[in-house]
Amino acid sequence: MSTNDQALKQYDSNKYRTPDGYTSDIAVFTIVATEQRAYKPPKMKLALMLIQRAALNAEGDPNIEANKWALPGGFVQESETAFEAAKRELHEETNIQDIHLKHFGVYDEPGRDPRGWIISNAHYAIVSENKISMRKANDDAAEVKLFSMDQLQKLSQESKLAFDHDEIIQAAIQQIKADLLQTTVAKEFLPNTFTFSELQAVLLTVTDDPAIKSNQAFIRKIKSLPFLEAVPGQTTQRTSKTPTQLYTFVEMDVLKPIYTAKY
Amino acid sequence: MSTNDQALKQYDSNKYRTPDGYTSDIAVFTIVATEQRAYKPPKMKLALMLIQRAALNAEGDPNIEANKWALPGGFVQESETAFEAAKRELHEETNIQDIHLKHFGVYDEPGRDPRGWIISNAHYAIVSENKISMRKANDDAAEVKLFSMDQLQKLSQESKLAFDHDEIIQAAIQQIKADLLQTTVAKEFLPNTFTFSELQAVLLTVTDDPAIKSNQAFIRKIKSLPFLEAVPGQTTQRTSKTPTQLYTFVEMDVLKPIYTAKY
DNA sequence: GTAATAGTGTCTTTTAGACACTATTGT
DNA sequence: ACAATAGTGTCTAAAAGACACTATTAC
Repeated sequence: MSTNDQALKQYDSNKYRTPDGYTSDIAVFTIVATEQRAYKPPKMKLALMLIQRAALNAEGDPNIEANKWALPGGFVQESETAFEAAKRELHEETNIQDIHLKHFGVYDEPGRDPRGWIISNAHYAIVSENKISMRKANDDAAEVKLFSMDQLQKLSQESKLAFDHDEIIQAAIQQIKADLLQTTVAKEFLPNTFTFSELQAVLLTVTDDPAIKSNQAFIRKIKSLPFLEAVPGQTTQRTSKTPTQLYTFVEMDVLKPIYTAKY
Repeated sequence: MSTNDQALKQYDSNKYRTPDGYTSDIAVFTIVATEQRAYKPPKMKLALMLIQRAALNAEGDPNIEANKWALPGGFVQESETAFEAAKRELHEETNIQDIHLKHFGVYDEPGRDPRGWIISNAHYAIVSENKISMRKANDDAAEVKLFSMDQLQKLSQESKLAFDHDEIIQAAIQQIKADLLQTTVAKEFLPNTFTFSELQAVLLTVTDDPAIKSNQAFIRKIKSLPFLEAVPGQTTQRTSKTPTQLYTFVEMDVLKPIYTAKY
């Protein structure tokens, strides 16, 4: 028996108080086209999917935080990571699969969940709108609904958000806003190839930077960005009557120091 | 009795398999001055503090992962968050207090810890060199030592890092490098007021960007950055014989979109 | 005076911002 | 032809990059 094995024998997890639960929650973001007409550049809005907690749980007993709106999520199993659990639960609860998922925080404030010492791993997901419409609600989830940022503020003010999900949602919004502007995740909201105005519409959901708002400025800037590439000869007419150049994201690490950028 | 209270009564945490442990680990970074002479601008190097696991534990039994190098850390108590635990443990294990701490990841891969289902919250801390020299080792920590990035690579290759700390350390390095360049955390490595060459030395530990490397470029750029401010009339001679302007960080959110920065 | 570091003058090149303009095409 | 979107020409201002230069001070 190795010394490491001997050491292992000595270890007893009962010596320590352990958590009562280990969960994953997912802030599912989508961008809904608020205006989608032929030959028109899209106008978009960021939205978050929430689930309304049922009045009764699967056993027919009163549910915790009944009727409030919550992030989809659930308990992590011993055989998986919180990240994997998030994927699985999203699939189980809303039938959504193959989406971009990112862990962005841990919520473990004592007392955050009335059921005990329950730790939540917060993730955000990016899902295209059509996938969400294919969703299904399960026993525990009375209803699935998309909320705009404005609507979320109202839910928050009226205390209609379950547990500490208000706080988690605020952090998720901050995180996705920063990521949309500082990384290339915008691609997760877009088809493989896209026009400048489609990318622009995505970015405008989280910023009002004049350099992004201005068509001429943005159309020129896009050509000098190393992580974007025009697809030669590829055009589309889905945003305008004039055939429009399609672009695609180039896989690369992007990190721009604040000390060298222009302000 | 409210319906919520009734629901609570139904909940039984024993229905679910729960983790065997909930821990916090801390990657303690410091910047060591590799050249510190009078009237000279400093030269700096990033270093990480690790603890060598003792051969025997407090009870005199063989220790798990004995003699390997590990991040300081330990079990989170029910009455605290992982973040608070990280602060407490850093203090207990190394006597370090009042430092910048940031949560950057969760490690919960099944089997990552031979003792069972143990979840680790990874944090990084920024500590000035003099605080680390005031450290003390406790029973469980045979030795505390600073490692340069090169030395860490060697430790990794020779499998001298405990548990999955190799992976955590790599992520911590990536994280702090990005944060040093994209946020104003560099201030945590510096005194309240500092010269351009001191800030420059900190940044050069993680980048070789010519705009930062060049004295003239950097000294000019620094004046136009909204999050840096010259302290009027304040100078020092600690980096040169000529009295040098002192700067300070201005508290503000900094977020530069990659779509508007110059490349 | 010398050596070393901080900082400026100035020129050139590149980029950004603004405005007017042209190009394309379904209706 | 018109309306609407994509995209260019061009001018100006600002910023970046490069190089030579000046300023300060301990020794």
